[in-house]
Amino acid sequence: MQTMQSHCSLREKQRQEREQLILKAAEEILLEKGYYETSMDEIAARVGIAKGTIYHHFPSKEELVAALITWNIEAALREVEAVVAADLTPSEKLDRLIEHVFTGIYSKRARLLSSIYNGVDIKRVFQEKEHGIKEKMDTLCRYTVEILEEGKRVGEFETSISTQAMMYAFFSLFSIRRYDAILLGGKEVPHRELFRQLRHIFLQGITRKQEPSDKE
Amino acid sequence: MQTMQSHCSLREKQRQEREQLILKAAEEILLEKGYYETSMDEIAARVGIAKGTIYHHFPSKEELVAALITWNIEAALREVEAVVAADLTPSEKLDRLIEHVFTGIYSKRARLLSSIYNGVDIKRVFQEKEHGIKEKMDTLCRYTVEILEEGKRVGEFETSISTQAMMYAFFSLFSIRRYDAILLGGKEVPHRELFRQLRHIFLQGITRKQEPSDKE
Amino acid sequence: MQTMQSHCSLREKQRQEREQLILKAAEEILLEKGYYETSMDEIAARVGIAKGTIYHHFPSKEELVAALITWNIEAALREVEAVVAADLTPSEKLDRLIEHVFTGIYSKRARLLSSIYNGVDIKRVFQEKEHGIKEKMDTLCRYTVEILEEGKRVGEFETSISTQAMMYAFFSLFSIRRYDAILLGGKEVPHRELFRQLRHIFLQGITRKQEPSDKE
Amino acid sequence: MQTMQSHCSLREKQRQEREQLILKAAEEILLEKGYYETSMDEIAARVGIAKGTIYHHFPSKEELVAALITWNIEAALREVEAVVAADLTPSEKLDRLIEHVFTGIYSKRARLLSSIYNGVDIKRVFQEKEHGIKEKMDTLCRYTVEILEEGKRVGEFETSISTQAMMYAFFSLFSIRRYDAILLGGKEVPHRELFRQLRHIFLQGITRKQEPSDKE
DNA sequence: AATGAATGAGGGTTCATTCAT
DNA sequence: CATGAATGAACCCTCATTCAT
Repeated sequence: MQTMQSHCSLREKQRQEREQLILKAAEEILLEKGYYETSMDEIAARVGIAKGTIYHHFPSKEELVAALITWNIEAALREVEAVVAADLTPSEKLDRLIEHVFTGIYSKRARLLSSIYNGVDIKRVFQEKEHGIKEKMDTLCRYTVEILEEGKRVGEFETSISTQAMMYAFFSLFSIRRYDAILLGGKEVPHRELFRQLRHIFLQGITRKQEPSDKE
Repeated sequence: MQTMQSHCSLREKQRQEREQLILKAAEEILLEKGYYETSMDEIAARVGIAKGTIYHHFPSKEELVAALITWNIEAALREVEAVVAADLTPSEKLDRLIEHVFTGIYSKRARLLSSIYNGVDIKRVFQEKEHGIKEKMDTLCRYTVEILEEGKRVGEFETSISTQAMMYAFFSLFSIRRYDAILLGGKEVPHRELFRQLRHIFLQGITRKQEPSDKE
Repeated sequence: MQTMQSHCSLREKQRQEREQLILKAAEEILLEKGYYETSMDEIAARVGIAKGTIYHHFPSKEELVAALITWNIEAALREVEAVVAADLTPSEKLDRLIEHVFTGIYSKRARLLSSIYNGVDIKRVFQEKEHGIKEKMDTLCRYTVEILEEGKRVGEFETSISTQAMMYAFFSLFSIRRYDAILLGGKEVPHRELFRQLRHIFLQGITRKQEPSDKE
Repeated sequence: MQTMQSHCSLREKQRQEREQLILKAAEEILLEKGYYETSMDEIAARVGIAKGTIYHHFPSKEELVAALITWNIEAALREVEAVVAADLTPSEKLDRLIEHVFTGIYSKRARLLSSIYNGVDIKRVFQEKEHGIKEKMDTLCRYTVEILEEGKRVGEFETSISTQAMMYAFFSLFSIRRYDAILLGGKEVPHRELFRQLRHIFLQGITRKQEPSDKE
């Protein structure tokens, strides 16, 4: 019985490993080339498997990408949840969120999402109920909203700025990489420092000015 | 001779008109569907001409899009130059720039650029010397840099924030529309008000804090 | 204007010729190999055109075959109508129908239909309203029913046999060729004579026996 | 030794049982969907075994189907032999044959054959010596020929109709089901009654008319 | 022997590009 | 020049067959 068990789980383990390899390769190529320039052939080639094999794991190119996105969003969600639950001020929470978004694996996620989000077919996948991508995205947004509104309550953020505008500004930070090539002409930049400053701009931008409010 | 001349320029005028029509149609569809979902057939159909005719004006789909981008950047460049040359404070200049970018025809341009910028082929076109897209983009950036550095000189903007970071934050505002569907769940927003607040966030984000006001 | 006209009709004529060539090639191969063994590549190759060209005339393989069937049914319908309208006894009408069905181009039609009718996808096409295949088939059946019932009225055919059974027996004659290879072991048979005898069997099979009609 | 023997025959028995299950499943699906719409995956799934296992029993899809056909023909042959050997008049024999063909399991066989007979690959299998399908089919035909010719000898059937034509008419009865959907527009029909009438048409069609009985 | 993941040839379809009219 | 039919490379996907476990 146990042998059977271990036999089965070996198979299952290999299967999942292979699936991860496919997702990884797909992610790489999608980041390099975008959805339409990525062919199933190339993904298969990069993994070193036959094209048909991909279809044992994902029923279509769209579903493969949907799985990739789902996987990334879920990971993001977990991390965001951790931040939200932590004992920190709203500013610190945002700070930490931005830090993760810009530095760690996050920026890749942001680019992935935004690089994929163009395709019309893919938008359809987004909206389709079954993947729950939209729902997860909504949850992710809700967490951010919570932080921002908490910040307004405790007087950290400007109440005269709508939460929506803050959200926009916040998420816009994620799409930046897109312009790198143009803005920087190719030369690499110390992201760490760049992100620090962007965070500063954003946080100061939404922070409540403590001026001598008595005057006002 | 003159007849010939006028004949030719009539021809030439018609030709250019047609070219404009093609560019206009291409722009519309590209904004709706993105690069890959836009087919030459559809562009031709929308203009009301034969597919082959497009190839009399543009040697390839890539070149057509490159022309479209060039045209948009040039227009942007002209407007930016006007702003730069105007007698305004750096803050006011940025303000006006943002206003144009978010409200007027600019936002369309931003979306166009960002919607197209995904494709690898297109990136290649960007880099190719002959279109001068990169050069114009550089010029456009330089103008912005000028404003920002002028702002630092005159004490309006934070000197501790690198101009590069400011640039990033500035251009990030252009990519926002992308997330509309997800962030807003479809409901329309008064863009005018939204943009006003975003501008506020950005400008306050980079504005020099008057703290050591005793000195000043 | 006339030049334009002739120009257009030339194009149109060529287009229709090409379409006929495609239909003809498709018909040949379908008869040889059946629906599934017939590839668009092969059809194109037989016509001597590129595969893509077929798709300028027919939006899909299914539609191509549907067009082929429609075309054949319509032709059959026209001929059947002529027979029905002729001044003949019901027996003679059936006779002529069978003669056409078995000898002329008809048998090819019968085989085509029956060779195609297997595919599940194709059945779907049959049922779809837009081609009107089912409707035409129904009309064709109705004509036959008319003849059979007229025959019963005038005392030529057995009233104790349901029209439906007669219809079955009638149409079954069309599917025969299918067994040729097996029944005949490959050797060719004088179809003319064979059909004459089959007609005899069928007609005698449904003919009213004149037996002691006085009693009845 | 005997243990070994019995061990082996147990194995062998299980093997044959499994083979029967595969054939049964294949038959079902083939009848539902036809040769090309039937996948090895689906057959395996219906049996509840792995796809590879099928290949331990049959070297290919073609061979599986060939085995199925062989099995059906052999069964038919046995039943036909019984009828031929029975003490009945030729008419009665035909009658019984038709009855079996239309009602019992036979009609399924007829449909199976005709549904499969389309594919080119399968035709090839038919012709290949090794399965002996053609030979058995020939034998089956020969039995029918015997009955028909016996009927002619004893004056039951028309001598002026070639045996071959009778054969055609006889076998054509088997392919009818094909047109059901079209001929009946979906409504179910009491097959028993339908078959009775078809048998009547056929038998009366080939029966010798007793008219000039005075001469004889 | 049984399994089922892997294979890869082959099919239908699309679409940027070409070219005869 | 304008036209739009023709082209054919490339794509996504299927499925009979193989083979390591």
